[in-house]
Amino acid sequence: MVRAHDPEATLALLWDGPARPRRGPRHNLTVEEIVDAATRVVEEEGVGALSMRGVAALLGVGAATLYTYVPGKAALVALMVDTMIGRAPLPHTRPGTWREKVRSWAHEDLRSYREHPWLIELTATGQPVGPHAFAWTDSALRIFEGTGLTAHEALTVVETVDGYIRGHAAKVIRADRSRERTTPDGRTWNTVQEAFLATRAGETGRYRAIEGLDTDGPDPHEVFAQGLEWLLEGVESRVRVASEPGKSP
Amino acid sequence: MVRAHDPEATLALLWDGPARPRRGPRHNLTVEEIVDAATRVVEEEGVGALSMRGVAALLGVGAATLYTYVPGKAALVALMVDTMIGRAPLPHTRPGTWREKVRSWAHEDLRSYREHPWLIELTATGQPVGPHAFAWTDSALRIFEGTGLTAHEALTVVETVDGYIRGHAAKVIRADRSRERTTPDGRTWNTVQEAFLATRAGETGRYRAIEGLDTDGPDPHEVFAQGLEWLLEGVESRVRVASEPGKSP
DNA sequence: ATCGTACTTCGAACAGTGTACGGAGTTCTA
DNA sequence: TAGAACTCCGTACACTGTTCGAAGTACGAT
Repeated sequence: MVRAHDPEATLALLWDGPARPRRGPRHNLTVEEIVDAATRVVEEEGVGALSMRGVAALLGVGAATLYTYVPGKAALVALMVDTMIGRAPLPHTRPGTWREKVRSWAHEDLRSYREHPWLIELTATGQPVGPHAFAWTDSALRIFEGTGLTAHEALTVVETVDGYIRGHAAKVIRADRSRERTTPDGRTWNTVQEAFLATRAGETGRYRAIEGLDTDGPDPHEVFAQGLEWLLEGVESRVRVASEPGKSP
Repeated sequence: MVRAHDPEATLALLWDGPARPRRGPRHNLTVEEIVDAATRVVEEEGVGALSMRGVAALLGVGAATLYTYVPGKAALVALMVDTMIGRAPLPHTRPGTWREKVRSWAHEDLRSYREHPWLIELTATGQPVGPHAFAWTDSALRIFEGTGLTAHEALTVVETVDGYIRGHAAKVIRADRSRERTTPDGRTWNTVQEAFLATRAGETGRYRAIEGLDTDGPDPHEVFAQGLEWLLEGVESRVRVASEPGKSP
C-alpha cells in the first residue's frame, strides 16, 4: 500500500474506495468490515483500546494484513469518523426556520458526541475531509439559503456554531467521565475533587467570587443550551440586517 | 508514592506541593525542575514526544526516579497545565467594561493556545483542578461584579465563553498544522487536500451550496473573532435585563 | 498451457510506551 | 547504634504502530 504519511492515499480511499487490483489472490475482508470492527472496539472499550492488533484479532487475521486494506491507523480513523458523520441526518432537512434548524442540529450533535465520545476524541487531531463531511457542510450551508447571507457569511456562521458545539461537547464529556470514573475505593473522581476543593475554597476569603456560588456550578449541558441561544441571538441580528435591503424575503 | 490512578494524590501535589519526608536520602531534583523539563519537551517537540524516559534523560536520572516525585504521567501533565495557567494574566485585572474584559481575555487565550498548542491537546482529557485554574475562575467571575448577574449566572457566562474559545482554538490549531505539515514531496497537507476537494466539488451540481463560495472558506481566526462578538451580543442583552430592575448599577 | 508478475497473508522484528518491583545505598529517629 | 523510611534505578512486563521479507495465489500475456 501507499505511504502512511501521505494524505492523498487517505483521501483517495475516503472518496473513491479501494483500488481493485488486477492480479494476485482475492481479499478475504473488506474495508467496511475493518471500519466496523474498529468502531465496535472504540464504542465498547474506548479510544485507548483501539489498536491495529486488536482490530485484526477481532477479524481473525494477522495485524500486518490490515495494511493491505488501509494505509495506517490514521486513515482507518478518518474512515471511522467519516462513516459516522454519514449516519447523522443532514441539517438542512430539519423543520422550521433557520434558527430552529441550527438549534436542533446543535442539540442533536451534542447528544451524538455524548453517546459516541470517541468522535470528539478522534477528530481533535484533524482528519482529511471525507465525502460525508463535505456533504454535511454543503447541507449546513443550505440552511441559510433565502436569508440574504452570502455563502461566505453562511459558512462563517456554520463554523462558529460548529466550534461552539465541539468545545462544549468536550466539556460535557469531561463532566460525564468524572461522574463515572471511580477511585479504587469506590468514590467518583467528581466527588473526590468536589470534597477536596470545598476544603480549599473556604479558606479565609481568598476566592471570594467563588464563595458567592450557593450551589455547585451550573450543569454543563444547561450552559451549552443557554450559551447557544446567546450565540444565535447575535447571529439573528446579523441576519436581520442582511434581509432588510430587500434581497430575498 | 501513592497510586497513580487516584486523583487525590494529584490534587494534594497540585495544592500543597510535595510532602517532605522525615527519613532517607535527600532528593536531587525538585518537582518544578521536572515540570520545567517536561514543558520544554512539549514546547519544542510536541505532545507526542513527551515520555517519562525522555524527561528523565533530560534531567540525567533514570526513568523510575521520576515516580518518587510524581505519581505518574497524568499528574505530571496536570502540573504542567496548572503551572501554565498560572502564567496567564488574571482576567478581572484587564481594563474596560465587562465586555471589553471578556473580549481581551478571549483573544489573549486564543493567542496563547496557538503559541502553546499542547495546552489544548493535554487538557482535552480533563485534569484535576489546580490552584491556578481555581484562582483564574475566581478572577473571571469578578468580571461580572456590579452587572446584576448572580454568581451562578456569571459562571454560566464564563463557562460558555471558555467552551467557545477552546472549541475554536482547536479549529485554529488544526488549520495551522495543516498549513505547516508537508508531504514527503514538499507540498503542505492543506494544498493537497484543497486540490483534491476542488476536483470533487466541481462535479455536476452536487454540493451546490459549496459552489457558491467564491474564494476558499473564511479564515478560522476571523470566524473566531466574528462569532465571539455574536456570542457577546447575546450575553449583553442578558446583562441589560439584569441591570434594569435597579439592583447594582 | 505456462511463466512471470502482482498481489495477499502474516510471523518476526524494531523502537518505542507507562509503570511495578526489588535491590542497593543513604539518612534520620528512637 | 539498630532499623525504619526513604531515594535511585536496572530490569521486566505487556503493550504500541509499522516495516520487511518469505510463502503462497491468481491472473495477463505469451
